[in-house]
Amino acid sequence: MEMQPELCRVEDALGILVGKWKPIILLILLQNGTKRFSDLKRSIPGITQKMLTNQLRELEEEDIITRKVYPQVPPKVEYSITEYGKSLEPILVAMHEWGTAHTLHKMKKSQQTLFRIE
Amino acid sequence: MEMQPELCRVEDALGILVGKWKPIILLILLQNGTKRFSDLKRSIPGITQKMLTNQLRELEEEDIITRKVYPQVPPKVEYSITEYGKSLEPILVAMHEWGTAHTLHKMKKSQQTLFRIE
DNA sequence: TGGTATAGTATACAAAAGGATACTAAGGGG
DNA sequence: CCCCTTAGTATCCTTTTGTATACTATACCA
Repeated sequence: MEMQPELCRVEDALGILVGKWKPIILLILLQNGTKRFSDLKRSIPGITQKMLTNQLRELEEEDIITRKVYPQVPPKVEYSITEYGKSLEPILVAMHEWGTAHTLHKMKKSQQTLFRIE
Repeated sequence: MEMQPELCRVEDALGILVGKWKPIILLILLQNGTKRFSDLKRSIPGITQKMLTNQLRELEEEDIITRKVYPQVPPKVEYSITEYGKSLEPILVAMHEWGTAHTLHKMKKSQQTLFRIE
């Protein structure tokens, strides 16, 4: 496994995953396969239309998701994860696992702080 | 493995890894264990002192690295990866592996583009 | 006729991240 | 006496990211 800095391809994945709402969008699409724009919006409290559109467009640019428009009124647009997008799952899982352990680490730290203050 | 959006801890790892120079700093320290400030600077072409200091401080904040000052003139400061920091390696490896495959994906895309243009 | 729903766009703004450059202390070498 | 080195700060600026708010078209429903 070549991970010398010169050959480092870590940024490729990072570049795709970075964005305030991208991980959660990907998790939802990984679990459901396909979701409408409005479903995503309802599933992600706090996101604005603009940001949802923006993050979806960026993921589409990278071939991580696809966008299917149904010519109806009112409009219907479905977003789906691609096979290629599914290949990101191991990374998201690794991050999730790490994050779960990290929660414990942070708890220990703040307890230490509490002890010191008392 | 719980990865429902509500329980998502992906952001924890992402928050630590995000930063233009953090992955490369971590890769260097994962390979060497310990490096001086100036060694890091020399190993990372294009980084400014300000950004190196900044990224190191943020990693230190998160207990991913430690900073050891030797009271000498000229100064000597060593940065080392912590045990906790080493736990990020699987994520970096997963990203690196994905990135390596991603390179092929991008090559295919641009070839398609070339064919279409011709 | 007015309200609802969908999937956006347009505009303006605020905040965060990153970059360029100059400056510092304090000992050693010429 | 001046310059070199190290590990930074300080200041200012630009770019990127994210937020808030208002606006659009068009069919359906009451």
